Amino acid sequence: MKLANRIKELRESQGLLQRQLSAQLEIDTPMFSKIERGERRAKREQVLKIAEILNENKDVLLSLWLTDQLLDVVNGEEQALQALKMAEKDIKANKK
Amino acid sequence: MKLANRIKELRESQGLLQRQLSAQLEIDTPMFSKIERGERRAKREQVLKIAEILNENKDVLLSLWLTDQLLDVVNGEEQALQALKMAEKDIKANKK
DNA sequence: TTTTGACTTGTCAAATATTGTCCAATGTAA
DNA sequence: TTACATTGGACAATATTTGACAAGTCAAAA
Repeated sequence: MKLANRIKELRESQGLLQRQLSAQLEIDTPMFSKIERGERRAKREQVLKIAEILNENKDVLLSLWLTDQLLDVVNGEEQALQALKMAEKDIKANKK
Repeated sequence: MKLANRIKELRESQGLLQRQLSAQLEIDTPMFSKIERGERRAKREQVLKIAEILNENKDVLLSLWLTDQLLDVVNGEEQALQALKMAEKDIKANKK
């Protein structure tokens, strides 16, 4: 599930308009529309605000947001899987 | 292993000077020095060229390069591991 | 100890990428 | 039609990245 899709789901399930979310995020509706369709990426700070407004767990949305970015980085690269695994290993090693 | 470190290893093992690599990459030595210390990021195209010059497998260097970027994305994020795993899943699912 | 050559540091400008605004278009329901 | 929600596209404002340049450190040779 992409962040964009989850945002749309949450917004619609709560009967909110793009216009209302946009206002709270202090961007205009076209911009929000683009974020909701994944055409533009939300900023970290906006993800947090969206989580608040839509009563969703911040960690959940942040994970989706990070995942989108990770996929962007490796998008179309032959070595995608390998790089992801190496990154994982690195994180695990340095977590201690 | 960071791309930067691997580049330095390869370069030194072959007795090449930064000046020589810089010339081939068409950047100046300070720039190359920064890349080699990981202070600046190489561009994809530069990674390929470096692989050629230093007789290293392109896939190997590209993997290191991608990994560096992945780590940058999740750096300092609580949800790093989870996001990496979700990205992995997504890639596996869409590979078929 | 001066000089030379390899490498590094810091600052700034150019190039690129991202984020946002605006206006116009499309869709949809009353 | 009219009104309102959403989308598309062009452009402006910002932010980030990339690179050039000048000056610095360091080590070894002279």
